[in-house]
Amino acid sequence: MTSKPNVRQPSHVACRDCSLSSLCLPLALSIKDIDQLDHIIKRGRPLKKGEHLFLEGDPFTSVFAVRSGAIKTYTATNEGEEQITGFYLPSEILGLSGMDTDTYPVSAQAMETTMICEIPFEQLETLSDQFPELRRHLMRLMSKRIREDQQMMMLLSKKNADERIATFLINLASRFRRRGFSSQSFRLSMSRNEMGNYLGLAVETVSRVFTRFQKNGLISAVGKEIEIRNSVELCALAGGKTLEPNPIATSA
Amino acid sequence: MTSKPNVRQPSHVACRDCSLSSLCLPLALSIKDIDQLDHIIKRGRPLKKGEHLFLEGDPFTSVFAVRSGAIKTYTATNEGEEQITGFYLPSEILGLSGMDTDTYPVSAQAMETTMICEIPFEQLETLSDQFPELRRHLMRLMSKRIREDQQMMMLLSKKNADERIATFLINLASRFRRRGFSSQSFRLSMSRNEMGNYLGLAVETVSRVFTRFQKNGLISAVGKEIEIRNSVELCALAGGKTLEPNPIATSA
DNA sequence: ATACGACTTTGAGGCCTCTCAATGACGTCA
DNA sequence: TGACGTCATTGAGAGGCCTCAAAGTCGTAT
Repeated sequence: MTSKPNVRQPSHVACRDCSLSSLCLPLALSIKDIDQLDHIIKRGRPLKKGEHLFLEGDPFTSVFAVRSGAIKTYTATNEGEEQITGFYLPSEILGLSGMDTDTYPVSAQAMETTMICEIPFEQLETLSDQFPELRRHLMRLMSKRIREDQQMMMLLSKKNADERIATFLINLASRFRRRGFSSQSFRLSMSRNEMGNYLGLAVETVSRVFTRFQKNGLISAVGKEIEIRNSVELCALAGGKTLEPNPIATSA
Repeated sequence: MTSKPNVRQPSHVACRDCSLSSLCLPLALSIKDIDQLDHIIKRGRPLKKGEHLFLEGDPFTSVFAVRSGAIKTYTATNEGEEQITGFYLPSEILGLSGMDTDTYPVSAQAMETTMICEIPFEQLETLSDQFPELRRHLMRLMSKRIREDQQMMMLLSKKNADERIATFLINLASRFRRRGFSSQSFRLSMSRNEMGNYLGLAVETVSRVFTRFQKNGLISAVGKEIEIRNSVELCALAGGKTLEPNPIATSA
């Protein structure tokens, strides 16, 4: 409701000055229109590891863009266990799946210290009325998410443990690369347990696959630090497409 | 491109006269606005079993509503096998996942004789500019689809064969009920093979689960005819929610 | 009506991944 | 810096589902 004046603190970079603007929502707007988006964005304090952005069942009010750090979304299974539904890196948008309900269907939690841009949905809709391009971008984001979820369903129903983890690593790598980071070596923000949870595998299986991948020279892993040593092989395992062509990113 | 005059043939029922209007796109429009939607809708000849509505890679031009019959969407895995991504019943909308690409990411094929309403997307977008409510409805459809896909991911990563099939049957039942049909007994439009493909199970497993369910008095199945004999148990297996509360439907 | 093909069912055996268990490494905080 | 808790690794065993194979059923077309 309150569109906070645009306080320029280190943590409060304006959209036009944000290094992620070409990946994030502003990409749908012209330079001069970006400021309008900028004014409705709320930039809260950084979330510490483990803090929640919203909880499953909270009233749906906003969508969020990750500015730095990493967020996971999860929901509770019938048995009360946690089921992770997505990982979100800087420039990626989350919260859109709550749009047709009054409440968020998942919880969102910081996996490390994380800065967030909050976009109140009501105002985003108003802005969408002015800028058809923004509206189309939002729909494209959701459409892309649907396709990505279907890729994920394919992974879960057809791929074995090796292929799942290869796919996961390649996907992460291209998302890092898209943000201008190395796709060869990066740091996982999630634990083996979280990775397994997301991929439908037991922790022990994840660990065993990592060990095997290292023995075969596909990757090198020291704790959460990952280095891809044979991207060709890894991509082949992941199922076809190489790391080279224009990378994939995730949103919504 | 051509908005065909509204020919009243048996197969060309106007939206306002369509029994599905309260479930389909028109639900976002007032009575008098429905006619505008009606005029952009193209109603082709019925598709025969096995005919394709569109193929993976075809240029994205329209979204589609199923009027009668049933459609499956599928994509090819890396090994060239078919992976079914969804089943669509009357009043349900498909094709939205192609929105952010130039081409459909899946193929759509009739599982039986099927009547389709085609909505050219460009004109739907124009109409969306006039009717914010229609626009919001489209976004809600996509948002709902995202949530449903996440349910599916949960099914694939956490549920065993019995639970998957129970979930699938309960889901189908509530979709039938929503359309005013019996949720106790209905006819499957898909083969055991297609069901298994969709659920990430081998045909033989599907068959064995069906046999077991019948032995336990959960269902009775003669070919594709299904009768749910113990919905309480079946719902429990599916994971909690009963069949009674307001049912779930699928779209996009 | 009959024959063919597609679909379904049932059985046997094997493999992949899970579960349980214990040890080892890491990171954090007093 | 040391101790604790969390996370990661490794091993052994079991179980669920897949694969392969064959027989049975259904639907359809000639």
